[in-house]
Amino acid sequence: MKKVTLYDVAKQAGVSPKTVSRVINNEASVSDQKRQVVLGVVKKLGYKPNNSARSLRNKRAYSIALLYDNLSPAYILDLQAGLLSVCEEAHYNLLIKDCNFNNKVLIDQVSELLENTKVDGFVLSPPISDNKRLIKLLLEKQCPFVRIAPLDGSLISPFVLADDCELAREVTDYLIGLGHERIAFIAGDKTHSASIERLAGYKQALESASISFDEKLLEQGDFSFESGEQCALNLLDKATRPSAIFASNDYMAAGVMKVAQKLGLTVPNDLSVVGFDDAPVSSQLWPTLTTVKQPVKEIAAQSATLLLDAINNKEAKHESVKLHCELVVRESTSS
Amino acid sequence: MKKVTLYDVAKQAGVSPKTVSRVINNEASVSDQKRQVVLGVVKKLGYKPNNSARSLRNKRAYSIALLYDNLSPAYILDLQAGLLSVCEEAHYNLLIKDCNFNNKVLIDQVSELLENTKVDGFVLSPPISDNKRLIKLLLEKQCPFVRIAPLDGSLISPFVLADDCELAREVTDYLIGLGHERIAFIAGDKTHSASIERLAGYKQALESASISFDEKLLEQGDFSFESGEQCALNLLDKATRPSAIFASNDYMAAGVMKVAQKLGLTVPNDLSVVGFDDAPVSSQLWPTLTTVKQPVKEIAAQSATLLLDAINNKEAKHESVKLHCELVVRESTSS
DNA sequence: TTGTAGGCGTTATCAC
DNA sequence: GTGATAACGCCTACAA
Repeated sequence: MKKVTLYDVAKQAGVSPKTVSRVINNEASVSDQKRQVVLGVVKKLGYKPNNSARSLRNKRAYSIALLYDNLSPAYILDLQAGLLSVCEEAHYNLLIKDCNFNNKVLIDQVSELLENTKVDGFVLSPPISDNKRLIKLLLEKQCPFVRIAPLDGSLISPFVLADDCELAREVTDYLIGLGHERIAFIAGDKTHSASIERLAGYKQALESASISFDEKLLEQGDFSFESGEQCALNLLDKATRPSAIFASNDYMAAGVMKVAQKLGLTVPNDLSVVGFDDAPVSSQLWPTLTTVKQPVKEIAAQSATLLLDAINNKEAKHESVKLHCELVVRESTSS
Repeated sequence: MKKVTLYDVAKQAGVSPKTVSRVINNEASVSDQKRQVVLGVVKKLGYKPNNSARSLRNKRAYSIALLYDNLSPAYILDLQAGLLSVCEEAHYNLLIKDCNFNNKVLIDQVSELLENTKVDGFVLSPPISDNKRLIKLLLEKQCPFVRIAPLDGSLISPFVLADDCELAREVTDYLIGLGHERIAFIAGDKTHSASIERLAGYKQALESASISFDEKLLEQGDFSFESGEQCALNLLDKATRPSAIFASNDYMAAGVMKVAQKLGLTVPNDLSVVGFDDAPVSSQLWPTLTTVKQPVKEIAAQSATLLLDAINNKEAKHESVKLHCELVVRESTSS
């Protein structure tokens, strides 16, 4: 099975290579008649443009890269799935860079990807979305990139986020609606915008309900299971313990559940617990966790779309997109 | 910042482009003296070979792809990490294909990757490691690939696996050592070799200990949490219930824990539970799960190494590599 | 609307 | 050991 080239198509179709090229790239100035002939031959010969040659000629890679450094595997895989759905459609490849281990060499690696034109653009997932050095580099090189859930909401690049604040408010309202008044909050890693937003939503709901914010009911975690345990210990050890704990993610909520059980508290009778993210663990615990489901795949798909737009139309204005989360009520909450 | 090419280096070094090329590619026939000069200039100018041009010329992509379709995000991310560690070293890119949703078009997509020389080889993770149509295609196209934990142990390609059978035996021995005699086993999805191997190890251990295998203590799951619940219900509902349940993975073990708790059984006092894989959930439950840790990153790294070998030396014999797992004793088991 | 010539950066061939 | 030349497959100038 020989490689079919533009020339083979041209010969068979009785036109010049350039005309074939024009047809392939959907350029305007080709007569409908020739276009049809060419398309026929393309199909017949099963012609596929050669990526390397295109890349070399156009200095484009037809690939984008996802940069991640996140403790939640399910979140990253959902991102990948969303990105892939768009990339496949557009015939782009998706490269990945796991920055968990080599943050120090991240800048070098990204430079290399760019200098060798191996990649046309980047998707930055939290917390890399706010990596100053990286962003500086990308802006300098004028390399298109999208940020997912950045802290910095300026339009230096397109970005996509979820309505964390609104949903945190909804969760808190829901708990208040169940009759809870002493609702504790476990904040997440401050380098993620989700942490800031979720805390803000919690506070807003309290205020709307005229419940004064109690500093003692706020604990600082870091999104890890262990930090959830520690914060829960701090909260539940007190004489006047909260009747509900809202953790900023499911891992920390799982930590809360563990501590509650160890202390002999029954969830949800003695303590209501809510998480965030709808991680696999939230339905693998007992009782199952009430949580919030982020539209991660859609976030990723939107990101890819915005990125490809930016790549293919450098003049395009940068947009931001906010997508809706959904409260998922399970068994860990009651009045 | 202009692109530095082979020609620039050649000019500065006072040699021909071909000589520079030889140095870059570590070919033999270059005098040490010129080699040093060239290397000096390469460094000074920060020359980096252009991937597209190389690809075009050599018909190689300098990329490999991971094909996955697996319910465990943490497992896939560990695979990615291991593959990336080797790829980065070798200056290869890692592409990914999520086959969860589009198994039907998998063959087409893989064909396209190959025909456009976008990829030089594939890593197949379970259960794709045994996808007959895919393997047929790859063999036909003579495209190098590695399989991770395949059912089919023939050397049609290199493959890498873990000593599942041995560790399942060790787990069972461990339970027997704790005094358990009625040890139930929940098998996993039969399309994964891990399921077969783990069951085999369980049976071997029983036999060694002269405990006769009881069909009623064997349940067929599919690696999902829900299947674990269902199997646990079947097992624990009986008058003569087992004193220990060994589930083939942690998700199913989590399902067992849930059912046990719902039935008012205390783990590990009334029931010992063991999982497999050391998934995140195993340390996020209470009590934490005794399980087996697979060296997933090493498995992936070995796979990448074998694949790159096969790519760069098509004559190389196919090897298989078996790596060791480790029993992780936590809180869910006792005598 | 269509075609020709040349080059993107690298490397294989084949002389020297 | 080293260097000129052509070619990989495509596309941008420029011409017609």
